[in-house]
Amino acid sequence: MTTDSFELDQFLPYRLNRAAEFVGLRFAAHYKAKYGLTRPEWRTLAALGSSGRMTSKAVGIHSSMHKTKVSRAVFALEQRRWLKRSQDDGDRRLEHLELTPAGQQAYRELIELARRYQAELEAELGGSGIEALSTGLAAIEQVIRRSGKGKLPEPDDL
Amino acid sequence: MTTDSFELDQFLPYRLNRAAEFVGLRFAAHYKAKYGLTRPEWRTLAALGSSGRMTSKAVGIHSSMHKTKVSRAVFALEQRRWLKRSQDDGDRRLEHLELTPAGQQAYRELIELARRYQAELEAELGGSGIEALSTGLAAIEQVIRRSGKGKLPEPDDL
DNA sequence: AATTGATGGTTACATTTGCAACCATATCGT
DNA sequence: ACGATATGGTTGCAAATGTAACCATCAATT
Repeated sequence: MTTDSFELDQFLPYRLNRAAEFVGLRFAAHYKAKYGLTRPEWRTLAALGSSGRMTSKAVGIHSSMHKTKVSRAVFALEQRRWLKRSQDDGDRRLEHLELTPAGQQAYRELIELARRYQAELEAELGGSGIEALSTGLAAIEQVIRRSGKGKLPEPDDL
Repeated sequence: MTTDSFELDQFLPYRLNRAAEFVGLRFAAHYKAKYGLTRPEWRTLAALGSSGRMTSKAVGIHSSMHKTKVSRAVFALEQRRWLKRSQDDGDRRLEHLELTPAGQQAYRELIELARRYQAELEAELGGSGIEALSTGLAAIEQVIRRSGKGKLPEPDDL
């Protein structure tokens, strides 16, 4: 029969969103200021940089982005000459993406930024905070995996 | 000199964002389907429902939303006759917001939904997962508080 | 009381997003 | 071999968001 009390700032979805926004925007400010990158672009770069040549779909899976976001990010990075596409010989529907040397260079700089930011964060949160956070996130990640990939509000695919 | 390795899925901002999106969208699906509410509207409702009469600015602070989001959410809720505004006698710039009986009713139903969802989440994550997550989030919340309110990418106010 | 500056709130405009429809190619069932 | 269905990817359009400018009122200074 549920009393009347409810506090937004004890509600997990709210807390998570708030924390993610804070941490995410603060990081985004760095690379946005320095390279004019959007978040989908940064993620695409990170995916390609760390795992090498792959298709758009694979980028989406690797970085949890919808295909349209990936599509537009790929286009932007291509304009910038940071990645190039190449057709698959066997299956002409798909194209493989790969960073150009300039893209790889940018990637290296970006992950350096990312590492520094993560270190800064770890300093701010303290060892126990980081550890707790990571454990908690791991629990959610497991739920995501269980619930069939992370696909939920997407009527299409991932 | 920093080796070359970098994995997106070990990067905290990414992990947080992913988790927040998953948890948040799954909850949003509930109230969106049932009431056609947007997230800013739900937050506004929650703020007013739990803390009673307050101004738009207070809603923004209470629920971490920019003034424009609040403004539009308030407008939408007003259309729906879930809240009413009233002018302050002393200071004619500000208006006080209050839920109508219909709004309060909706609020009660919504927080019931929220409670059920949080319970579901706790079941999925397990006691230790929840505890870790909460501790980790608390650490971030403290950093947010320290960094002057949470204001960071906002050139305006909150 | 007139000027200056802050504050609560709204609005116009550009950018970003999500969704659905779409195109081209590939695969499956018959 | 042929139609149905699926898949990788792009695009058009509507809705959501961020930013800055704005309006009205209030407060402080002179």
